[in-house]
Amino acid sequence: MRPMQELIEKLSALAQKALQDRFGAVDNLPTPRPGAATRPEFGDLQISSAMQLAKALKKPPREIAQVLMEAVAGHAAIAKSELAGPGFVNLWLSDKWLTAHATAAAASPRLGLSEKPTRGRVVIDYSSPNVAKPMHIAHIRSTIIGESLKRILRAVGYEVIADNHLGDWGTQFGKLIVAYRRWLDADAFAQNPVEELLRLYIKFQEEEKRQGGAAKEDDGDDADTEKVTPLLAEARAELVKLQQGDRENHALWQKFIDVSMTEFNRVYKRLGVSFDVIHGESFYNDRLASTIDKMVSQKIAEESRGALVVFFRKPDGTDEMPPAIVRKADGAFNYATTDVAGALYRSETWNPARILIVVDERQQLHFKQFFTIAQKLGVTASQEHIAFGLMRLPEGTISTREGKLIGLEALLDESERRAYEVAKAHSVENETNLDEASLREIARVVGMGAVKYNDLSKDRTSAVTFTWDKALSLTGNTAPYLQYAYARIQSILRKADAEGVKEHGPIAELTPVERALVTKLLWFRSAVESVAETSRPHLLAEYLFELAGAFSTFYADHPVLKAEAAVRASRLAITDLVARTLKVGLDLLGIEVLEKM
RNA sequence: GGGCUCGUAGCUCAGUUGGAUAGAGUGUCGGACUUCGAAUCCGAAUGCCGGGGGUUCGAAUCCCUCCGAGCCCA
Repeated sequence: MRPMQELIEKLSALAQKALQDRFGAVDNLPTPRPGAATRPEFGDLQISSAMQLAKALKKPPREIAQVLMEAVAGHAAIAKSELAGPGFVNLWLSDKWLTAHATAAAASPRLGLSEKPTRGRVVIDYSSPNVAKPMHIAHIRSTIIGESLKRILRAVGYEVIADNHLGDWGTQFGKLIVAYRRWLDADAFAQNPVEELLRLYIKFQEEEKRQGGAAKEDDGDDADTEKVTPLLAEARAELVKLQQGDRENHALWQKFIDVSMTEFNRVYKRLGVSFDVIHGESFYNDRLASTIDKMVSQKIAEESRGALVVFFRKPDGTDEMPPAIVRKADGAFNYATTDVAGALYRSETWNPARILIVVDERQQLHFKQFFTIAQKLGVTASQEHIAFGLMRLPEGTISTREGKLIGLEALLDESERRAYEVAKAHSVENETNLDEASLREIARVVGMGAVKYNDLSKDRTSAVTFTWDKALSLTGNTAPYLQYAYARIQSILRKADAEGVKEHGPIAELTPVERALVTKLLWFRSAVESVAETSRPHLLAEYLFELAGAFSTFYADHPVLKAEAAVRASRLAITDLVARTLKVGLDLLGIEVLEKM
């Protein structure tokens, strides 16, 4: 049920064999592989390998192209072939092949996606918000991209373990404990605990600044701060107590986690995001010492100026990248150590083929370092940092410390609000007169879809500047466009049902517009596979947008129900398949569809 | 100072890993609802692909260099 891929493999093998027969010894040359044609006038598939092979084979490219063309032209799927330009082979698929496979696809409930895992395990680490801070708009990227990758990898046959690597340990807890004891507003905490914790955190930073300190954002190295204020000293003392298992501090820390998880879970539920395990940083605390021991005994880490450091040296003695500190001079573990411990744990526990970590691009160096360390310690999984660009506000970088952020829930609320306004306007305009509950459901699905699709449709590693209008757009290349196509098809299918029209298929007698649509449908499985290989969900988003576009063109001038019986049956099968492809495809992006909108 | 990522239409972004004449959305301007849902469709205009050099049959894509942006590491 992967028609395009299977055909391409087949043609590729035929072409390779012809090369071997004609020119001999082509084993170490690239296999001539048909790809999607770059323009409609160049057919459906094209092979552009002849030019590349010309030099190695010492033959004119057109002569090679001729051989390739003759090799594949005889295949039943190929209706027409042509040799063009300097040595391109353009191929047209036969309508018979297209319709046969489309008809088969229409009868496949899962559209060729896997029922059960056959390709090994993958761990995906994503979302990973910090405890005691509200999730803000920047967290949505990791959460949404990770969730989509989870679904897509499962769909192509991996067993996926989704792991939320919560930021639940670190120096910020010393500060929070101090701030909590000094300045807690109990009513505010009861009302909205995480917001109150954020206020306390900001308050601490301000107070410290007032005392002349220069605290960093968080997560880390206060040891580098030049001036240690009394307040900071107090926070460090509380942190040490927490680390040593002090009962009261531990209880407070646990409380911070509990209230944070309540909020995170509320957001996850709204976004339709779920995890298999939630192993925060603290989960690895009791494995840090043994991880360090391994690094020392295997001579990976060495002492340097009191700290324990891993160097990354090339054979010629120069540094491949800066050294990583795994244990600081004061004995504290660096978070590289936590991550290495995590990699070891994941390896031992699940023996995954791949470990994907969805975190913004700032930590690229860090990941390169700890991947290398983990590999030296025996982690064989392919470790991949799925990096994405930082999200910024028009007025500058998002800053938790300065309270310069837009809460994720506020974003979701606003998206639903806007979707509601539009849905209501259309309900009046189209006289569908949907009731309040339906409008709210539409607003929810459209609102969440718009927000998610906004992130999933881009593959930029560069910074994203957040603006409300861009993030919450409802027209053009957006989720609502795809959802709308789906809803229109459902409307047709409902009507067909009401009129007692039952015949779906076979798909036959294609107009040019139908042919383009059907061809697009057959690329679905291939689009999903490309995301699994590259971890770039926008490839699927783009595919679905093109599919919906091809359908919208079809819809504009191809009557379905009013067509004569055979055409109607064919078109019903096509539209139904489009709808199911959109539904399954959107589900892989974590986006829902609606019967009416 | 060293390293990473990135400069494509007014704006937001694709560009199938080196292929043929540069592609969408948005915005602008025109057209299409007595016909399965107009959150739609059809058409028009818009580019020194940051600048320069190189590699080759062929470069937005690979290499060098400069300019500019964002981010890491001291």
